[in-house]
Amino acid sequence: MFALLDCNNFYVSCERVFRPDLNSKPVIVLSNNDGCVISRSNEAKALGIPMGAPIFEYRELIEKENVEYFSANFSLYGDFSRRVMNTVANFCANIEIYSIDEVFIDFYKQQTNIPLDVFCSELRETILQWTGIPVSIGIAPTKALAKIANRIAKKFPDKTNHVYLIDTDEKRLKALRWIKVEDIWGIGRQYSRKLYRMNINTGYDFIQLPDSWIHKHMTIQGLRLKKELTGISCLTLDEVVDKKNISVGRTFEKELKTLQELNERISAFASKAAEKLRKQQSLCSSILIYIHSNFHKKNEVPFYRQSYITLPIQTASSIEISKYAKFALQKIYPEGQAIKKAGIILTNLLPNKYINLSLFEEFKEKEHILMNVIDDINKRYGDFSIHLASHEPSLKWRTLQQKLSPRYTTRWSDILKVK
DNA sequence: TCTGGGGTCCTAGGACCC
DNA sequence: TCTGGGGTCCTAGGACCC
Repeated sequence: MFALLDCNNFYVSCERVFRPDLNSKPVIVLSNNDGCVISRSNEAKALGIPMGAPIFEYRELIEKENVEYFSANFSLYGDFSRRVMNTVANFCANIEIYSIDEVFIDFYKQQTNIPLDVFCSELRETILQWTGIPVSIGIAPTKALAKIANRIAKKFPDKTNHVYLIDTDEKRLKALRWIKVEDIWGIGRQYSRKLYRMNINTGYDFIQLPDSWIHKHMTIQGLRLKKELTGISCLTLDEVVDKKNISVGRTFEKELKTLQELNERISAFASKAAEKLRKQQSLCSSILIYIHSNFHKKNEVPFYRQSYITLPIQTASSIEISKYAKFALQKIYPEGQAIKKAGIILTNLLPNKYINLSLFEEFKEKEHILMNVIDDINKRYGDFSIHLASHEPSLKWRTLQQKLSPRYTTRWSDILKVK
């Protein structure tokens, strides 16, 4: 059996750990630049605030209903995520961390001496006690069914107590008749629209479709999904997988109109991306830089360009990557063009043990050591404590975060004081 | 005025090679 | 009329996820 454990309203729950007074109040967390809603408490959902909603459209409602809001505090959430995952790992041998707030557990390889749903209920209590984060757990023969079981656990907390087990065909079919196609893992907006048009409304309807139709219209992935829903497992647990791409990009707080300003940002993105790359002990062989205008402006022609560069030698050096990133940028940026978002994507990654020495360049051992030192310092003293001179991170372009909660768990000065 | 960020997989089509 | 065949690699684009 597989289980999917998922933190309830994760970012909001993290904020609530330190603000228990907010426990039954509507709370939301906002994206970078306080742009849109990325996490909602149940009370906020009940008020009709959708996921991803631009904040300015709901300002009135927020004030009227006294909705509490926070700027995203990702270092806090990352820290809580680690704590939750570590707790799970304490009791379960085979886990796949699927996202910041979700983890799959493989119970095919692990025998428990009590029934699985009891085991998972106890796990839930322990996580709540150790971290303060409430979770829901779905258990089923396949990953896709565990996703559905999880949804049921979350949807009917009174009946399920946040844990639901699908262990018979009867329960499986009942769940499939209940779930709408758009809520199935792997069926998004485009596919569900197509399915509804054919009067395919539930998971049960979906598995009645012929394989050939599914393959033709939804690729091999759709076919795998059908198998998973019939109870045949074809998605396995991926315990640790290196990222295949690493990207860093941001929407800016205002439009930028000079190469100089863009250079600073791109250079900082490149350093940050290179740092992520070194963390997973990889090298990259090519980079892609993209820039675009504000797509929400209706009266302007959208501007979008990208530049792809194959590096002469695989590297994880901030200095090298930053250098080529700026070169790529200067090739595509027309001075004066207003840019609202830009970013870098590192691609064609490979583990650094396979370093490929070019005939013309020697491996820069000194630079390698320098990068390690930079990573250590930044880890200890915070991002960009030390950085390349080309991206002076002055206050003027720190993102807007008007309501940032303290970094309770990752910064000494922000630790709660007990009086 | 104000609209997030970081990923994955699959397919089709073109370039290139023997 | 008739124009080789098969493989790989790369890229763009479209779908999806959290």
